[in-house]
Amino acid sequence: MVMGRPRSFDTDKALDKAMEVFWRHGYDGASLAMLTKAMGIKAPSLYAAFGSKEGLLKAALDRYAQRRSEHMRNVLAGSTARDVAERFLGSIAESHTDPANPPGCLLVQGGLACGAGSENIPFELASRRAQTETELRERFVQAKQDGDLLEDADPAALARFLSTVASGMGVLASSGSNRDALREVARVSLSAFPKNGEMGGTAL
Amino acid sequence: MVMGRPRSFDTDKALDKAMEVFWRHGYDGASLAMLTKAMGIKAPSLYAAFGSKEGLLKAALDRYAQRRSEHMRNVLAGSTARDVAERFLGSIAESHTDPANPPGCLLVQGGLACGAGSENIPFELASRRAQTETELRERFVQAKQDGDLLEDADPAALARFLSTVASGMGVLASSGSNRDALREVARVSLSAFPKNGEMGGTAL
DNA sequence: CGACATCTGTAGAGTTCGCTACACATGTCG
DNA sequence: CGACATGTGTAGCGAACTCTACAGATGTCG
Repeated sequence: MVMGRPRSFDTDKALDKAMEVFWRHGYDGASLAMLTKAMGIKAPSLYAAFGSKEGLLKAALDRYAQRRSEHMRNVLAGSTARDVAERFLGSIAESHTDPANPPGCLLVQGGLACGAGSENIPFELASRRAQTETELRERFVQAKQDGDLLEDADPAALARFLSTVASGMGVLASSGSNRDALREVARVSLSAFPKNGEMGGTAL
Repeated sequence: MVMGRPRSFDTDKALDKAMEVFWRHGYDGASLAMLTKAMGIKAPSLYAAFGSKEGLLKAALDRYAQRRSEHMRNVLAGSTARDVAERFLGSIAESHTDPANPPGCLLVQGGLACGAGSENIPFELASRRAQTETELRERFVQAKQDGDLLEDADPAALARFLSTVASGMGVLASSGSNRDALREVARVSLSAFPKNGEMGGTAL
């Protein structure tokens, strides 16, 4: 089989650049001119590789998920439910204020509301956010079986709470809040979380 | 002084329609075609009344703030800090899932990240969100003086926490979560809040 | 009523949007 | 090397974008 001319750019590096543009400007705010300039390629190459602007976003989201999955592996490896919660909010505070990336979370500011013709973008982002919530919930179900989460705790509610706080921290970070502010929110949030082996928190 | 031809539309009603479009589609996603259609006026009337698309958004934000200020008055009238927190998150759960409006919060999905030429929109929204946080903080400072908030509680941290949760609930609602889901988040969040007269929560 | 001030609708200017046809460059094959 | 398959850049398509010039409509004044 004949191969043809090989691609002259690195797909993953180009995706990283595209991700940053979507991250900083949102889906609607990211124009193809911005994207092609940042990626260092011309429009036809972009369309050959990713199909469309929406296809490019999805590819960038896949890469984003891939990055975050490493963080989540470490988060979920926490020894107790509370430890998981601490790791989770801590990692959010760090990652959402990492100077290597635009502030905030691509899955939040990438596009909560979009214009005509992009109606499914918000759903796409929402389903990716839901993924994290699911991982937390399943970990908490496990924690309950392990006995490090109180009998009457609600894994689904706790996971949703943490996921919601993470989204809120994304909003905060996107408007310039610094890392300490996010850490403070994380700290307060954790006091809503049942402490292991004591009744001080709430069991819901 | 000669008055000239009077305006043929109601400014406030037109703003309500514009608000809904910005709410549902975000600043970048809301086109003038959408806006003029929803408002029932033509572009020149819009520009004569509001100056520009950005001016229209700011006017809509003013109107939004005006609406919410009534809710906030009731929230801040809570008898204790915890009562205020309960009222606040409760009102967020209601308003963000009010079928009379698009789901979520205009100040969140209106534009966390915008395109070239709209860079100041996110700041505009952020400063409006900060307003709510300030009101909560001042109320909690008062609560501390009144003695219904523990001595070592941190009004700023609590206000920021609540504001962050509210933003997160906006993200949740914008992607279709129902009222019960938001109420659940509110309930869990409140367990991070110091209970009046007991040590069960955390005082930070 | 006539002069004037302001609003309204038509129509479009000027730009940018996402996207693509096409000629050419650059690789792998026999 | 020549045939072929695929990527690249130029150049531009049609549509949508924000915004406005202008003529006519509609009100308040003397």
